[in-house]
Amino acid sequence: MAVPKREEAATTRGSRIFDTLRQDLVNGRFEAGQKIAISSLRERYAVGLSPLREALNRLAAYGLLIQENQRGFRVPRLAREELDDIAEMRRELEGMALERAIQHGDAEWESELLAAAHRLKRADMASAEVDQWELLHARYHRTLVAPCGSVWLLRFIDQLHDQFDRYRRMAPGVPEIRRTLDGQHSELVELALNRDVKGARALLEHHIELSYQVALGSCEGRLE
Amino acid sequence: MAVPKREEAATTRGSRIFDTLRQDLVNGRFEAGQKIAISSLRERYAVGLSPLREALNRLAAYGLLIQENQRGFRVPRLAREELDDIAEMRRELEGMALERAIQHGDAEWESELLAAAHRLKRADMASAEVDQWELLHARYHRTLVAPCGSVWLLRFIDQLHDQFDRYRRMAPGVPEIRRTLDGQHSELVELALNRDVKGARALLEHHIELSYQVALGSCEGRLE
DNA sequence: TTTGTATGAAAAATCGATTATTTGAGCTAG
DNA sequence: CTAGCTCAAATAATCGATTTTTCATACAAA
Repeated sequence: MAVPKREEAATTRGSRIFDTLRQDLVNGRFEAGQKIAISSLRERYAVGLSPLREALNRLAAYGLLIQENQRGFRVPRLAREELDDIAEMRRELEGMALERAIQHGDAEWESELLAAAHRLKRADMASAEVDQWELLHARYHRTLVAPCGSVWLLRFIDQLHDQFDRYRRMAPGVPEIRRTLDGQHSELVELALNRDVKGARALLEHHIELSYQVALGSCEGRLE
Repeated sequence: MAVPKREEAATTRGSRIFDTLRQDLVNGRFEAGQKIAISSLRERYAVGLSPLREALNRLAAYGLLIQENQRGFRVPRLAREELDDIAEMRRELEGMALERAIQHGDAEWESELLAAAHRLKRADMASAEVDQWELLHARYHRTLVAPCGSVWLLRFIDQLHDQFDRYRRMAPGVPEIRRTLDGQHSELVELALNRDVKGARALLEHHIELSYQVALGSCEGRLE
């Protein structure tokens, strides 16, 4: 598998450092546009040069880093234009995937979806549990579209989620919008279980649009 | 840039070997399902271990290799189910991209598209020039959708093309279908220049469907 | 026979050191 | 001044060697 399943523990240093770096990049723990100083990462993560470089190469192919020959790696800049692109693609691809998921999803899917939504609702976004909430949130969205029947579509959606979250996670929380978004998670489950293909798709696209508004507002000033 | 532009010469060994391997993998010069013997590649391409491993890591993240922790790399198997998936995604994504390209493409695009189509028509598929034809074919299709306005969409389309070609290029040529497909290249240009959005999209989807038939027939017996 | 376990060769992953390239400070000529 | 040059320090890329893990085989016990 190109990108290791996030569930299974990565057993090589290269894979471990890949996962760690992916999370740190998505969480905005590196400044956008910043040059990656390989030797300082080496210290920071206490890892050798070879596995580190292999991980950086993977991240570049995945789109979370920019690789320039003889000039090492850089963190991609945040640009409003690109956020527009990412959000638009999410609407298209996740909308497509959700339609298919609703058509193909079986009873087992219904159960898992209910469970994922419930776990998400119970999780507290406050305090130091943000990472946990983010994990459950990502799982919920993946579960929603999982039975769409296309491995490649799911792969692209995952990739876009990581890109989108680079923007969203540095957004200041807007409690009112947050409540709306949380409500939509439950409504989506309901529509999906009722096999309301069009309604669910419309709501999901609206949900992404609203998240996009949050992501946009947050990054203002930082964008080029 | 995650995946180096194919136009610009790769200047590091890692990037050169990445490009070479990508082409060789797409051209089916490795048996599907085969395990990659790293040290034999080292000899075959006369390259050191570090740049080679970095290239393999990139190819795995790109989807042309499967990476298994502690077990090295394998060439992905060919499976009818996956070809179906890839072709279906190509239809959806390239169809979407073409609509947008026709809406946004300017006069310069029209010229480049005409040029790309002409070069392709003049190229001979016979003899040892197949590689050249494949290059022009890929360029034609990229030009067709280039002004769609979405970097991510283009990226996914490129990736799907490489995947699709793994199947198509080991197909035995079917001269009659080949002529039809070649004709469609010209027709597509005409429809695009006439800004016939729906017509062009329909033809492109038909074109992909026909290529899919070729790819399917060819791989029979080899598929699992 | 079957199942489990030891073992050594093969291969993957990693490390430490070397080589090649870029970058920027200081200098020079126009 | 400023554009261009030189050279040394910084950093990226690569190499050769070492460590770790897997895999196939042989052997032992049930």
